[in-house]
Amino acid sequence: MYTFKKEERLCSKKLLDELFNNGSSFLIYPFRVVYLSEILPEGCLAQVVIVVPKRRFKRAHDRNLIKRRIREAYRLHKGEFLYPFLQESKWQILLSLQYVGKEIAEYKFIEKKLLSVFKQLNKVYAEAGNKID
RNA sequence: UCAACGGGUUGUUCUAUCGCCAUUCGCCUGCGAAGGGAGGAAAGUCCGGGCAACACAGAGCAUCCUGCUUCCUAACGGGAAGGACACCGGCUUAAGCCAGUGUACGGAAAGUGCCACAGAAAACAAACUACCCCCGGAUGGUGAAAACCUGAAGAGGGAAAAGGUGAAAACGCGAGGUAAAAGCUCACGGCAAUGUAUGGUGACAUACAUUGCGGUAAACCCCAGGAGUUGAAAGGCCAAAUAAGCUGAUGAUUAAGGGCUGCUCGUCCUUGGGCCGCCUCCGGCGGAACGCAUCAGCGGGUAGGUCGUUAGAGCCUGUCAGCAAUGGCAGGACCAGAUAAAUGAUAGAAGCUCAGUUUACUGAGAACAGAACCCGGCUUACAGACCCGUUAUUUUA
RNA sequence: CGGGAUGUAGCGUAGCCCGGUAUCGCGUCAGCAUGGGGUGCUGGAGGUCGCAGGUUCGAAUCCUGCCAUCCCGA
Repeated sequence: MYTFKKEERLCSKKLLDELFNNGSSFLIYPFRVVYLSEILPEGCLAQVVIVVPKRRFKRAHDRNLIKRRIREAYRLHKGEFLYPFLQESKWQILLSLQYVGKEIAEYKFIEKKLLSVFKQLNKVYAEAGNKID
């Protein structure tokens, strides 16, 4: 279950445009999260893109480090905190995790904050689900 | 021995769990196994190539780049060896010799420009102070007088030798020369150009002769050599798409219905016609428009796959040639290939550095930094370890 | 990945080609004017010219190498 294959990454340019034009967003430091509901291929609950801006981190090596830490945290915890409620409510979502911190954060810190991002998404979609019902 | 500086080499290792990327194999269509997965700078994009598309008779102009010599190289603005100059050090009584570092190092005797302030003057011209010559004769002195001596201001000319200045003052210094002067002449010396001789592949060196003497060409410029343009978003193939509409050009001449046919095109038959001009006017001829086809532009659609693309001017080992850069020969291995972009995370152990306790533990740290078509350089960043060189100190001989 | 431009007082700029004095406006400070403030007038302060080398007697300007910011190319 701890996988991170190509189907789980957001690569299509069209979907990306749609996400950033029409998606909703919230901020949990150090993440800016943009999300949008969309019909995706079978067996795929969420597609995610991880963004670390070049403007804040000049060196490619630093950007790589942050992206790897975020990706690892996402990979280890999505099965436990993200997928169950999506399966229940039959939503499929596009997700963008933008890193807006100014310094290179430790893995532990990123892990903690990512969990609260998942919690917030849970809350948002629980409310939306109720409205549809 | 311990510091500082410079250069070179290296750039922690292993295990477990969970993941990512491509390759090969197996079962047969998403799983398993195997072995592999960032750098010396992958960086800056400063040069040079390969490769690709387009352009191209030949020559010149403009623009840009390079600039001691020989060699290396696919090529270079790179490298090696050497020459010249400058700086610094050592030895020597000295001449000089040796070692190191640096140099955009063609031409200032083709021409033009510039050299602030200061200074007489920044290289033409002119002439401030002082100097000299020729006029000039104020004033003063001697004397009884004639006269003699003194010679200021001023006018004309000579000179660039002396002078404060300045980064730099007409090559330096001595002698002759002259009214005073001037490489004007001479001796010695410095730098440069040309010629001859000798040595060297050559830059150049040495000797002799002649000629010349401010700097600046990273000022314009002159000389010699070189440069076609655009870059993998190059380019090839496949799939999908190129609809409707608008504008322009060209071509044929039509429109409607029916037959042949599974459909389209095409062909045959029947019927019918508006506008303008001309003529021999119930008719005929010509033209434009509508409509049709093709092409181009706008608009609209698509924005995926695959090749290029990783076996190479490459790497490792040995050997030969060469002062060296480098090259030849022989043997060996196959060593990242992503594309919104893999190469990771966590835990533990060993080794290294630092700190604290103390002789074995605890805590902290481990640089610069991430391939994107591929090579050769250059430049810049870099903790620690090791090696080499220079300088200084101390000790011993 | 490939091109290009710009860094000058707190802010916005001129000067750079063709080297010697760093300019202007806003702001700021002091004075005058006003009962006081604004407006106005007068005067002043404030600069590693992005950084480091080189050429030159002398560099914001010329040359070389870095750093930062911005803009293009589907």
